[in-house]
Amino acid sequence: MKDVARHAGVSIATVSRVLNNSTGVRPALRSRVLDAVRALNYQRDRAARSLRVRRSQIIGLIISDIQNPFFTSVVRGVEDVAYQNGYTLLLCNSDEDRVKENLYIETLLAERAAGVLISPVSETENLSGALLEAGIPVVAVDRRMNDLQVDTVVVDNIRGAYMGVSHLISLGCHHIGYVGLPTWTTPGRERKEGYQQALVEHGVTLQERLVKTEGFKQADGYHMASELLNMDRPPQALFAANNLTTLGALNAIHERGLSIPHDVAIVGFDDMPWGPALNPPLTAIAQPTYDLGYTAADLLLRRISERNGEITEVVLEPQLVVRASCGYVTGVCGSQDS
Amino acid sequence: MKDVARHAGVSIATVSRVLNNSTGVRPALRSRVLDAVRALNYQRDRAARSLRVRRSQIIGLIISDIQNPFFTSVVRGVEDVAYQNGYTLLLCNSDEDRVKENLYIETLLAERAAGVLISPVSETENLSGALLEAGIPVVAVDRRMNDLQVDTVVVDNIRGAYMGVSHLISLGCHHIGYVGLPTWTTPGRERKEGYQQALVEHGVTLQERLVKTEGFKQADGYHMASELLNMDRPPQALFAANNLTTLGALNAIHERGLSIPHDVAIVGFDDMPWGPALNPPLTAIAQPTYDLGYTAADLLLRRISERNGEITEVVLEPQLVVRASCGYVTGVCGSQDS
DNA sequence: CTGAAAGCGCTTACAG
DNA sequence: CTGAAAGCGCTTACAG
Repeated sequence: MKDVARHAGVSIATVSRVLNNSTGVRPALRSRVLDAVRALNYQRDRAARSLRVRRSQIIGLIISDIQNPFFTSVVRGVEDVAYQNGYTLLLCNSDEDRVKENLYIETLLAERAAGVLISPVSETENLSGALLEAGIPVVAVDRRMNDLQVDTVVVDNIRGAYMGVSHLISLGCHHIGYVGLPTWTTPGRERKEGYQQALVEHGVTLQERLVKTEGFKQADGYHMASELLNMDRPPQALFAANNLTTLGALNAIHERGLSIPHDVAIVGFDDMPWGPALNPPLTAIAQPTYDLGYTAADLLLRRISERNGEITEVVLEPQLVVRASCGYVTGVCGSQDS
Repeated sequence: MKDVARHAGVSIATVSRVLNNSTGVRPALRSRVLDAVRALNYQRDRAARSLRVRRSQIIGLIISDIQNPFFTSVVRGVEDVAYQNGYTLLLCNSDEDRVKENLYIETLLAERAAGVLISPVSETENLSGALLEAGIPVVAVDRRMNDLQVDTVVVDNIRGAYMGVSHLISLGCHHIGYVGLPTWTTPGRERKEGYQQALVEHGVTLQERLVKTEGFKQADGYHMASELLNMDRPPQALFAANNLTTLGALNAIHERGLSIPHDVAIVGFDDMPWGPALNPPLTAIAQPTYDLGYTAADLLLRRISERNGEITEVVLEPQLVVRASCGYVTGVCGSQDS
C-alpha cells in the first residue's frame, strides 16, 4: 500500500479511500491511484483490514454433513451469493456433533466472521448466542433454533411428508413404515409430524412400531428398513425421510429380493439426480435446495448491512414428484391388501 | 489479551508465549495464564495473529464442482485433517471457470492462506505460481498441473478406465461408446487414454466417432449418450467417465426404453451410494475419494511445516466393482452381436 | 525467565 | 479534498 501511495504520489490514506470507494477523492487522484494499483498488481491485505475494521469478509457455513448431497446443493446456493458480493466461505462440517459445532463457532468468532449460516445439530443449545453477542449476524438454514431470535429459512417439512404419505394412502396403502430422522432436529421433528398427520387425517391408525427415527445416514436407513421389513406383518410401503435413508431402505429392500412397488412401495424425501435412474423410478418429495442456500445467504447479507430489520422466517415449499416406486403406474402399492 | 495479562498479573508477551506453547515460561506463570484464559473465556484474535505472523490458519480448497459427490467426499477427507490440526477450510468452487479460479487464488493470497489444495480447471495456466512465489504451499489433487512443481495426489485414471473397458471386452462387447470428460483435465485425458489402451490391447479397432468428451455434468452425459445411441449402429456398451455423466447416460438409455445390459451395457467411473440401488446394479470403477482428500491435506501440512522436502506424487489405485449393468450376471453385453 | 517496545498493513477520526 | 497519526490485537527480537 505504501508502494502504491508512492507510485501514485499520494498518501496511504488516499489509497485506502479509493480502495474503499469513499466519496470525496478528486477524480484525478483516484485514477492515479487506480493506475498504480494495476501497475503494481496490488492486492489489499485482508487480515490487516479485518483487524482494523474488526470484521472479516468471511462467512461461516456450519452444516452437519458435507457428504449429504442435500447440503451440497445448499452450499452451492450460498457460494453463489457470497462470491458475487466479495465474501468468502469458511466451510464447517459439524458432523452432527455438538462439540465440533461449538468449536467451529468459536473459530468463527476468532476469525471475526462477517456472518454465519448454520444448520444446527440440534434445535436447542449451541453457542450461536455468543456470535450474536459479538455482533455477528446468524441465520438458521434448514434447521431451526429454539432459543434464539434469528432469521431462518426452512422448507415446509410437515407439508412435504404429508403429501408423500397421503399419496401412498390414496393408492391404497394403509400400513406405512416411517424410515426417519432423529427428532431433535427440525426436519426430523416435522417430517414425522407430517407422516402422522397424513395417517390421522385419512383415518388410518397410527402404529408406533412402524415409526423409526434413528439417523440421517444410509446405514441408518438400511437398519431401520430392515427392522420394518422383518416384522411379522411388514409395511406395504416405506416413507423415507431423506435421500440417504432412502438409499439405505432401498438396500434393505433389494437384499430381500423384494420388488418395488409390488412387494413394497417407497417414497423418499429429497429428489436426487439418481431418482429417475432407479428402476422403477423413485417417487420423491423435491426440496428447493439451491434456493434454501441462496435465500439464506441473501438474508444474511441483508442483515449484515442492516442490523435491525425485522426478523424474518421464510418457508419454502417442497413438491411431490410422482414416478413409479409408489405404485402409481401399476396401481399396486404393496402386495398385502391390494 | 490485555485483560488476560492483567488477570494473571503478567505481561501480554508472556500471555502470548504460553498461548504459543513457547518454551521457557515458568510453570507457575504458565498455569496462572491458563487459568486467566479460562476464567475470561479468552479466544485469541485470528486476524491479528495472521497479520503479525504473516500467515493465517486458513487452508484454501479450490475445486471445480461442489455439487459433484466425488469432490464432496474429497472435501470430507481434507476437512478431517484440517480440523484435527487447527486449520480451517476456505471453500472455493471454481465451477470449471478459469476466471473464477484465478479470482479465488487472489483472494487466498490476500487472506494469506497457510496453504492451498487445488483441483485445477485445466492442466495448464493458472495463478498458482503466484501462491508459490508468495511462499504459500500448493498441492494438486485429482488433477495435475503441467508447469508447476508441486506435490500432487491423483488416482490411476488410465488403469481405472482400462479395467472397466477391458471387462466389457471380456464379456464380448467390442463396440463400446465412451461418454467422457474434456481432455484439458487430467481425468479427462487419462481416462480416454485408458479406454483407447484397452481397445488396442485387445485388438479392437478404435473408432473416433464412438468417443465423446464433451463435459463433466449429467446433462453432458445425457447429450453424449444420446448421440451415441442415435447412431445407425449404436454401441453395445457405454463406458461413462464419471458419476454425473453416468447418470446422464442412464437417462438417455431409459428414455429410449432400452434394457440394461441386454440392449446396452454400461460401466461407470465412480462408485456411488446409489450404484447398488439401480436395477440392474451398476458395475463401476471405485475411486478412493476420501483418501485422495486426506492424503493431499496431509501432504500440504507436511509441506507447510517443512518447505523443502522432496516433491512427491502419490497415485492411488481405483478398483473395479463388478455388479450387473455390464452384463456379467446374464452373460449378455449388448444385443447386437451376442 | 520476563517485560517494554516495535511493527505487521490497514482505516478513519482529526486537523488543515 | 488530503495527509499525519493513532490504533486494531497480536508476536518476537532485544534488553535485562
